[in-house]
Parts: sequence; C-alpha cells; structure tokens
Amino acid sequence: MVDGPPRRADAQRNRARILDAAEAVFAEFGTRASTEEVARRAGVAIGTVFRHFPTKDDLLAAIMKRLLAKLVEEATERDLFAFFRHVVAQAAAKKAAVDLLAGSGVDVRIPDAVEHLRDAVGRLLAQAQDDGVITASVRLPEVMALLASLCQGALHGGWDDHLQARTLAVVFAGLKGC
Amino acid sequence: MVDGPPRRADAQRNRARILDAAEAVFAEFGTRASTEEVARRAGVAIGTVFRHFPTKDDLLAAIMKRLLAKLVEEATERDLFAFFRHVVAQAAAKKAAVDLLAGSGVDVRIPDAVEHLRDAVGRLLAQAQDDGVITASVRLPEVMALLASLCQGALHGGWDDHLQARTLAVVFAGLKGC
Amino acid sequence: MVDGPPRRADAQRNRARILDAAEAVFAEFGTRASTEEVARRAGVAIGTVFRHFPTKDDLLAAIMKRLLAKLVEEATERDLFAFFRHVVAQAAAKKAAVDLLAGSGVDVRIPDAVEHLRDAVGRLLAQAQDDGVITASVRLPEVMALLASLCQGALHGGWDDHLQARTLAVVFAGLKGC
Amino acid sequence: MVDGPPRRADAQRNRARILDAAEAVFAEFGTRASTEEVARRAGVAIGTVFRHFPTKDDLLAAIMKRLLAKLVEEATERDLFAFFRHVVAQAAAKKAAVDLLAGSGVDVRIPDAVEHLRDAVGRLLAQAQDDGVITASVRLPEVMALLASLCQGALHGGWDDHLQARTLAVVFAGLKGC
DNA sequence: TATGAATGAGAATTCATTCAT
DNA sequence: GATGAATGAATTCTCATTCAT
Repeated sequence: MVDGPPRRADAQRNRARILDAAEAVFAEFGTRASTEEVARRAGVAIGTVFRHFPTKDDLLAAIMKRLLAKLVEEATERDLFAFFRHVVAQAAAKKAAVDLLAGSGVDVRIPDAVEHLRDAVGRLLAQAQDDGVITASVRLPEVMALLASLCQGALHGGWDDHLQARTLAVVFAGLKGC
Repeated sequence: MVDGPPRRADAQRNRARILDAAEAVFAEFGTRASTEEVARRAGVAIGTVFRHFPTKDDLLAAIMKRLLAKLVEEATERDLFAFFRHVVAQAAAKKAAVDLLAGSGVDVRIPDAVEHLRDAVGRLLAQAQDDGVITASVRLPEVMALLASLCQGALHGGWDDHLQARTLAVVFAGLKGC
Repeated sequence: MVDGPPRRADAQRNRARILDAAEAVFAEFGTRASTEEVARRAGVAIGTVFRHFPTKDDLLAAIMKRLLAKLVEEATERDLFAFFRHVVAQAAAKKAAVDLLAGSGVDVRIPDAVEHLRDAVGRLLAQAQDDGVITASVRLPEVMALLASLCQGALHGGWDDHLQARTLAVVFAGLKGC
Repeated sequence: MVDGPPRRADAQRNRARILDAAEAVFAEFGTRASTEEVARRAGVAIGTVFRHFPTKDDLLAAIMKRLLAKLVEEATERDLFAFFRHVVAQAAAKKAAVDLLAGSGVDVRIPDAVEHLRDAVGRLLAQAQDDGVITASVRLPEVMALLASLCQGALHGGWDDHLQARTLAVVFAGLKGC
C-alpha cells in the first residue's frame, strides 16, 4: 500500500509533487527541515504527505531511492572518472541525499537501491580496469568508499570547481596506480 | 566572565565533565542529542550546562575547539600518512565533531582552531614533500579536502580496518604521485 | 493561512475559546501568565494555541485588537462622559489590556485598532464641544491621554465606585472648562 | 536583620550600590529585568544582592520605599500644582516605581511609605484649598488617584512636554473647580 | 482521498534562589 | 560578609503524527 504507486491519477501526481518538493526542501535545509515545509512547497496539505509516506523517514527513504536510481542511470552513460566528477559536482546540491547516505540519525533503509548503485559502479570499475586506466589491485569497496567520502567532502566543504578538480586529481592518480 | 575558564576548582571540574559528557553524547547521537541528555550524563543540572555554555552552539563549538586542538597536537607527532590514518581511524567515533566540521545546520564559529589545524597539516605536507614521499604538485587545500572527506566517509560509512586501509592506500598512492 | 480566520467551524470555535480564555487569564494574572495556562483554561493543547497565534505576542495583540474594537463599538452608543465612565469602570477587569496599552515590555503592534478608537473618541469630543459641554480649547490628544491614564489608575489603584466617581468628576470639571 | 541597615561599613556601601543599580536597571527595563543584571550593574556578586534583599520583591520594596521617601521630601518644597508637574515629569524615568505603584504582579508591601506620601500630599492639598486655588469639595483620595493615574499615563503614553502640560491643565482646571 | 486542525512530547533557554568555597 | 557556581522549575516554541471534517 505504501510502496506501490497509488492507483488514482491525482494521487500519483501528488506523490510525485511531494517527492519533488521534499527533494528541494531537504536539499536546501537538510533533513531538519519540517514536513510541513515540504507540504507547503508541494502545494498539498500535511495530511496528504503523511498519507503517501506514513513517517518522515519513509519520505526520506523514497527520496534516496529515487536519487540512487537516477545515479544508476547516469552511471551507464559515463566512464568511472566522469561519473565521479559528475556525482561529486552535484553532491553539494543534494544536502539531504548526502546526509542520508551519511546516516545523520535518520533511520532509512534502502538496501536495494544502494545495491543497484554498487552494481553500476562495479561495472564502470571493471570497464576501466579492462581499459587499463585503473590499476587491477583496486576493488569496488574502496571505490564506493571514496565516492561517498568525496560527496560528503564536497557537500560540506564548500569546494569551488578548482579545488574539486585538484582533489579528484589526487584520487584519480591513486586509482590509476601510477 | 563567560568566556574564560572558571576560577573555582569545582567549576573547572564541572566544565570538564560537561565537555566530556557532551563529547560522548554528541559522538553517540549526533548534534541532535539534547542538552538535557548531556547534563544527565555529566551529572549536573541543566542550568549548569547553560551557565558554562550559554547556548547549545557554544557547547558544540567548545567541543570542536578541544578536538581540533588535540588534533594539532597529534599532528606534531606523526608524518602526514600516519596522521591521515590516525585521524580517519578515530573519525567514526566522533560523530559530533565530523557533523560540525561538516556544517549540519549548527552555527559554530571556530576559525582559529581550524586555522591551527591547517597550519599543522601544512607543516606535515612540506616535510613529506621535502622527503620526496609526496609529489610536489600537491597543495594544502586538496590535502585538507581529502582529510575532511575521508573523515566523513569513515564516520558515516562504517568502514572496518581493512576497508579503511585500502581506501587510504588509494589516496596515498595519489598523493605520492606515482 | 495564519492571519485570516480559520475556515473550519471547529477551528473558529477553538480560536474564539482561546481568545476568551486568554482574555480571562491575562485579565486575572497580567501578561506574565503562561500560554500553558491559557491552553488549559481554553481546554485545548498547547500546540493549538500556538497554531492559532504563533507567538505569545500575537495572542496578546489579538486580544487587544478585539478589546479595542469592542470599545469603538461602545463609543458610538454613548456621549464622552458616559464613555469615560464606562471604560474606566471596566478597566480594572482588564489587567492585560491595560498592561498592553501601557507597553510593559511586550511587543504588540496594533496601530489600526488604536487609530479607530482615537477616531471614535474624536467624534465624541466633537459632539460634546458642539453641545457646549466641553470647552473648545480641549484637544483630542489630551483626552486620549486622560482616558489612558485613568484606566491605568483604575486598574492598579483598586478604586471603588465612589472614588472612581469623584476622580472622574474632577476630570470632567476640567474638561467642561468651568 | 533584613530591614535595619547593616553594621559594617562595606556592607552599608554595598546596600546603597545595590539600591542605586536596581533603581537604574528596573527603571530601564521594568521589573522583569533579572536580579543578575542588578548585581552586574552594582558591581557585586548575585549572592550579595540576595544577602541584602532575601527576595527580589524585597529589593523592589526597598526601591519603592526610598523613592516614596524622596517624593515626600520633594512634596514639602512645592505647592500641589508644582508637585504634580514634578512627579508626572519624572514618572517616565521611573518605570519600575510606577510599575510597582501599579501592582504588576509583584508582591510589594510598603504601607508606611505610601502613608507618608499621602500625608504630604494631604498637606499640600489643605494649603491649596486654604489659598483658594483648589475648590473645597475636592478630597485627598481623588487627588492621590489622579496623581497615580497621571504617572501611569505619562510613563506608558510617552507624552512629550506639550501633551503633558495640556493634560495637566485639564486636571488642574478640574481641581480649581472653575 | 485530501484537508488542515489538534495533539503533546520534547527542546532550548531563563532566572529566582540556595549553598559550598 | 562576599563570591559566584549549582539548582531546577517554568516558559516559549517546534514538529512529527493523528484524526475529525
């Protein structure tokens, strides 16, 4: 009932509007922003938000799921380096997502979505190693760890483009293995 | 009156107990933990916490200051690689500190303490470059960015020792410049 | 959403009950009385009070507005002397209102309502001067000043009917100009 | 122990400084100002204030007593009209005193001091009636009521000199009985 | 289903008062 | 006597969640 998409057209529309609003609000103010603010931004009543997402954590989980799915999609269109650049670049705009990936007290369980992203990155890594641009000794876990770390850093560090490029350059050099 | 350390011995003791309690509580639950909980853990009344630190942010700032000062001290006893390892290793236990370094909505201004840490790391970097173990093209900003990123990653990613070692290995390879 | 009166019937009823309770509570204990006490007297939860009046000052302002509006209404049904008598007579029962008219630290901005009262009294004054029962040299500002002063005095002085009559008699004699 | 002046010279000095500070602080911020602020202004520790005045109300009562005594003194040097002018003129600067005369929730019992003031004003009234400048039908209670009312009005109404003069003129005309 | 009002458990902060130093 | 740290009840305000309309 909660997971599956609602039947009625207006309900589906509301669900989408709520997700969009939530993404925007939590991106701007972090997960501390109130659900009321999300409702306001979505143009629906607070009750509607809670009907679609019984708890705030459910709403946050839904955002994450959607965001991760988008990342998976984007991963298929780039090589590993470009993907890193892309993800890190938009990390700062996704306060909520990064907070969530980070934990930040909220209890959000979305193992599947994370798993899918891991798979996608795994494919990029394999490709890069096939191409010889990443050393063979590197494994997926540390690549994921680096990706997550850099997102956090980018988000909270307020990096400008230049700093981001230089920081990624160090990590890329490390991945290439010299 | 409020800024300097208190004169009386019992007040100093309480101040320290509050800081210790706050560090523990915020480390465990993040900055969302209540000041009341800190007071409870410190074994003092809530008013005592607010007498020492007029706002919650002041308390958080004090924790950060102390932690950064300790890091500066620790930086002098290690080379850059060992320092990275050390800091990242204990990052996971310092939820609050990392949250704060991260921003997380709380308004905590401690520019001096951060500056001192930057200086200390700068010295380690210079030394490492003198020793030829880090490539000359690397600059302090990206080193700080990497350090902060890895702390975040370690904190929120729940890395085990092995993953941490492998992740740092990639970054260290990048710093060495191959 | 917050400003206008609520749409739903039950909300309107609650709003009125809260205003009534607040008027009673603040009349009895002054503006220092707690919002919690108002909620209790109104038979609603504390959150409901704050939903209707986001800050305590908003609640106080709303009371004042309502009271001043009632005064304006009452001004139209009496001559200036009767109006003075009437207002001063009930002043003692309106601790909060008088406190507020008085300032008392609370920040309550209701210029319009005050302006309307001033207009109403201005009309009474003009009428009285037309009728020749008040000397022509008297102006509105001092009439308002006297009215406010007497309210304060009546409130805090604990006047009985007799003292009130005698005090007003002096002021009325002054207004008549002998 | 509490009422009588303390024996030791420094204690007497402290008592006076505390009273001065309290008068200034409460005049500026009203009776809501904290006792801590009074201590700060007096340059003593909070404990010293409470040693001299076991409760805040005791402190307020002491201020009132002193102020009323001064008024009594001043009453002997003027005629009734000048005294009214004088008292009303400085009312605005004596927020606390007026608040207290007013009641404002604080429990301050100083019947003697008020009685003395009443006596002094009684003498002025008798003199004025002897001189034929105030009509014989006016009695002391309404004169006191008018004085108190006008102080409140002046304090909270923010009267300028002109408005004050015009307002007093009406009351004086009433007292003269035309 | 949607609405939005009501609930009530916290959370931060203040301050009169007490008491150890 | 003076100091100033500690206490803790009280207060304002927030917000996730429930439920009547």
